[in-house]
Amino acid sequence: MLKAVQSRTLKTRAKLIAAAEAVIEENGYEAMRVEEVVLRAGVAKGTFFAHFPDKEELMDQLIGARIDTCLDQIAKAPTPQTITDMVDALMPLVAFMSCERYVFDVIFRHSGAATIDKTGVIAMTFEHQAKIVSAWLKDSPFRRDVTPDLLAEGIQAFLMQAIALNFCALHCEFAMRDRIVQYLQAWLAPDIRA
Amino acid sequence: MLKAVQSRTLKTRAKLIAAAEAVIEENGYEAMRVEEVVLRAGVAKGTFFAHFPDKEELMDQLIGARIDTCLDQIAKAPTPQTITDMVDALMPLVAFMSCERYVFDVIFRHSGAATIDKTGVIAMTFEHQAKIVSAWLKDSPFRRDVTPDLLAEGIQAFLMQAIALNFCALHCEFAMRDRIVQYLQAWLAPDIRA
DNA sequence: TCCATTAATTGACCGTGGTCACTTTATTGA
DNA sequence: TCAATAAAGTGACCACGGTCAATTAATGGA
Repeated sequence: MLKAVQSRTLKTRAKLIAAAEAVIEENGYEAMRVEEVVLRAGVAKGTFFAHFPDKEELMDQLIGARIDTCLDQIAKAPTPQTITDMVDALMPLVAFMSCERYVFDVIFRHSGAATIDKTGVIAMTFEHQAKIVSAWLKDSPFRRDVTPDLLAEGIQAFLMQAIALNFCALHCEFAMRDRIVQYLQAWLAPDIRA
Repeated sequence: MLKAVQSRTLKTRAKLIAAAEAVIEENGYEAMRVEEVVLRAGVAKGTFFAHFPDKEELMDQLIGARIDTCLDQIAKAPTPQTITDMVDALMPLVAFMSCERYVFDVIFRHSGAATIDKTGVIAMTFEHQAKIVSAWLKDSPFRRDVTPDLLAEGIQAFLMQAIALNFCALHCEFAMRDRIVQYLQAWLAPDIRA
């Protein structure tokens, strides 16, 4: 008998999420304040923390949802056959992940499951992304001396690296794309004859 | 005529850094509180922020110094000739970088130069590390189809990835080392004949 | 219908990083 | 030697995430 969740609860949570989305829409993720959210939702501050263990948890859900949208789009498209196609397929995701330094930091902190039982939304999107990319690689013209899973993990590492470097000095999306292409070329299609 | 720095300034700064190191020694980086530091240093809170733009800046210096110590040790040792030797050479650095989740996050946030002119201590250690590894690779039995600089960048990406994953679920150093070896094997010595 | 029990909500309060107008101390030049 | 000027230091104050004992609302018998 663990039936207990009241409809009131759902309504309050929905109000909080809607308010947060509105605030973010106006001023971006970094500028989101818990006080502003509860004010707009018309509830007390304590209520927020009754629904989310901390501010980051809400961020995890909101940012995770956005990533999932990107991934659904990516999964829908045909399997890329070249590295540049692959990079271009991933670019919408990369663009969102690098839209704000704060967003990138949150994603980074949540990119792995904190514990076995408590996997966050963002952590799940990373597994999802790895699955998509791994599936691409299962039947691809790229290297086969290591597993698609490992290659997918490596791609994630390179994406994070490219985005991190992109936040340094200048914030130019073209340089980032070129860097990713370079990384994935070396990672997916090494040419050891040279 | 931009001669102005008083000896008092140096003394105060030294007191602050010493106090911070003492606090960290006792309770770890994450537990460091600015109030505790200024209390021990015998100065007012405002003085702290006259010397460091924010708490993270002090962390950058303290953590950066520790990383530099690791790198000096690494640079002193003979050039590793196998991948496992290379990983073992890097492990002291990896061990420090993963000693606390908080430390890793600070390192991550500061791993790149924020702007051209204002490069932090940690950011400089990353360049330093890349140089060391790149030098190893210049005369190595590993792949030569891409530049040593690119390989070094990739190694950094894989180290960060391995440490990040290691914070998930369980915090076991052996698994981390194995993962790094696997990554670097695939990165440095691809076998596309397979 | 009413009461007992559990769930949801509240808001005063706290911890901690960071600010800034003001005070104190050092330096410079006549 | 002594203002005038600049540098260093101060601490009350603020912003904001997070806590918790108390309060209010919902639920399920009898």
